[in-house]
Amino acid sequence: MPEAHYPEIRALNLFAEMAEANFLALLRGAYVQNFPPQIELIGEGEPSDFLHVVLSGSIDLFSRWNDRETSLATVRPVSTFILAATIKNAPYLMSARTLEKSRIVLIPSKDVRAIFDADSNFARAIVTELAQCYRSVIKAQKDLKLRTSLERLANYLLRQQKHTGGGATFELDFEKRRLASVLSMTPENLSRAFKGLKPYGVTVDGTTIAIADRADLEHFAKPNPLIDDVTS
Amino acid sequence: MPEAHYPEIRALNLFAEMAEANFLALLRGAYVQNFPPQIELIGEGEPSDFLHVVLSGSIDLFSRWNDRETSLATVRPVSTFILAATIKNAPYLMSARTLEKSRIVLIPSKDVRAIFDADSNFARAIVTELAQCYRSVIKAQKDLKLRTSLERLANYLLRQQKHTGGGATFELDFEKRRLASVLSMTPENLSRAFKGLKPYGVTVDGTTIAIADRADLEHFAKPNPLIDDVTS
DNA sequence: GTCTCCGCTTGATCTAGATCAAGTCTTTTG
DNA sequence: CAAAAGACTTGATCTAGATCAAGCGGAGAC
Repeated sequence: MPEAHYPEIRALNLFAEMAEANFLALLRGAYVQNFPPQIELIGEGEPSDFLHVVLSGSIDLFSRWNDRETSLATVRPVSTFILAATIKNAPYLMSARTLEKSRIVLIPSKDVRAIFDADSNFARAIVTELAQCYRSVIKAQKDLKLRTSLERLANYLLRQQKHTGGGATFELDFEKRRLASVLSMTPENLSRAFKGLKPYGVTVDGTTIAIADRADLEHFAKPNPLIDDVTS
Repeated sequence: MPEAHYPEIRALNLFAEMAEANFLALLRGAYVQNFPPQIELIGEGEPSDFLHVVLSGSIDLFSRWNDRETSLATVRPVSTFILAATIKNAPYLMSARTLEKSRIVLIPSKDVRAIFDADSNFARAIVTELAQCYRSVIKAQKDLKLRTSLERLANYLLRQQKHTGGGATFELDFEKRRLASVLSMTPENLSRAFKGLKPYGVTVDGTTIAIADRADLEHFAKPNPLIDDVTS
């Protein structure tokens, strides 16, 4: 793979502290690939041959069962996905598809496991990353089990506002139909849910959201750091 | 703590491969405590001062938000809980309470982190354990987002039957009200759901379940290893 | 430009599941 | 033993959200 990508991969927490020699060894077996939109990169149940790193574009992690389908997460640059399957050498639990044109680094899983054994800084970083992933899913689980769909949307909007810098107006970073799936609701209901937040000062114009008074919306949404804080 | 407990703790995957000296150092700062039923051991949001190991009894991990409450998991002997919070030195995301009289080992989190740094076998075991935990929650998430409550109950029964040895008749290991919460439904609905499974050969007598024809129930439940396999 | 497709909205209905309200049965307690 | 509490069940009702069925409107194709 082109060395031009090395710095941005190296900058990831996962790779930042490992020995240079090990980093180079890891990337020696890796390669970069460009994918068009809507390509299924990974199917759940397949063996986990590669650790993936998204350099550009975005990836939808989803799952199917009995003709139903749900989005579980979205991966944006620059970050890795399916680390747990790689480490455990177990089948993928989720499928992955590109949402747009995306550039992906594929690192052979066996190399990751080998260097994990050899580099304790890398091992430590993996532990931190996995713990982080685990906690994120627990938060998602709480969001889903404790809140109604209207509350989930309200809190999503508050998180997204914060994430985009806190301005009164901001953009959704999802297609609405996928946001619906992420929030575990139908597109129709999402549409109605936006209307349901109007009394709390939320207005929608395409993918642009305006929040008139954050405090007002918070009063309804009751955001909680143990569910809504992305870090920690 | 009494050395009598050492072997059963040592037998856990998490501690099996670490150096003896480190194992002893870890337990030197640990202590065992007995708790009566219904004691809240941990409140979400508190700092994670101890890694917990359940020696006997059982523990409910749950969460509260806005006057609602949900069970997220049950911990049974012998295993650990809240490893991720310990490792990240971050607040607990879940509360924990004893369901019955329970004996718990408390290992100071700072010791766990120190020995994690010093013992690469221990580090590796932690990674495996965290990856396992992560994958379990993903499975739970899929169960919740892709299935109806009746399907969740049917698959739970199939898992439980397998877990107890596969006999046509077996015991629930939950109080029904808590099973309801774990399956994200109300006790009333659980009661009705059991009736709803009668056409598939499920009969209930107290906490004793009988499955007349496993194939018949499977035909309805459509169990999937990527959701229902406890290991892998 | 017009046409077509597709994502989104809106309204009308339907359904799974929640809630409310008794009642039964078992277990605990005095 | 009787009383009381608590778990579970059952029925009646209510509600959030899903589904079905049109429309609307913007973006790309020709």
